Amino acid sequence: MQPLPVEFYARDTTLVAKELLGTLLVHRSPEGITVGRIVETEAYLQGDPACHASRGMTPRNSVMFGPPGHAYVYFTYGMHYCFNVVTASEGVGEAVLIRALEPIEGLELMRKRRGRDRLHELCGGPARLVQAFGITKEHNKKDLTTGPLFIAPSPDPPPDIYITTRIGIKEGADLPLRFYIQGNKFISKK
DNA sequence: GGAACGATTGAT
DNA sequence: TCAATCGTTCCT
Repeated sequence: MQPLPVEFYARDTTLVAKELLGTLLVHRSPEGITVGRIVETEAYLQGDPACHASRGMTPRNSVMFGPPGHAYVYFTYGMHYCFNVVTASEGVGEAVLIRALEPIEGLELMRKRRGRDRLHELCGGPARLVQAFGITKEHNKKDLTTGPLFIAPSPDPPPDIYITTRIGIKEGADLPLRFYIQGNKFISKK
């Protein structure tokens, strides 16, 4: 499996969020490999009030303004981490949040890391998939086109995409920037 | 220096 | 429906 090249990420963020559906998130960690099919994403755009980068660069969000194809991992609610991929051109603070995966490989490792058995509880939610894949704050700013954590092209035909509003935000809650594979059983909310 | 809050999750 | 839990951001 080959990582998607930087050219994939260096495009319109909304387009990247849609085209990430069906691709494979891969982590070759010391504990073992995990693979999941990306089934749900959200786009966060410059000028979008819900975007961490909308009020300028800070120590936390600086990676969003850097080159595309890098990881933005942030800590939230005092206990969880979320994983994003940086998109668009360098200097533009945009990213795509990975919200849910369909578990493909390494299910027992995911179960061990999560402390749960049920399939839909392994990677259904942004903080859940981070835990299942062993992603930590150490992965923040890492290059997703060269390292052990990467995204591989979709092995499937382009899916039907459902477009709706994002979850867990206040400002910008009406914008149609959440995308998931229509009919997929592994999205984060019913 | 201090306070309010959050791109969530899991239990009640 | 609500508590857990703490780094980041913004205000004083």
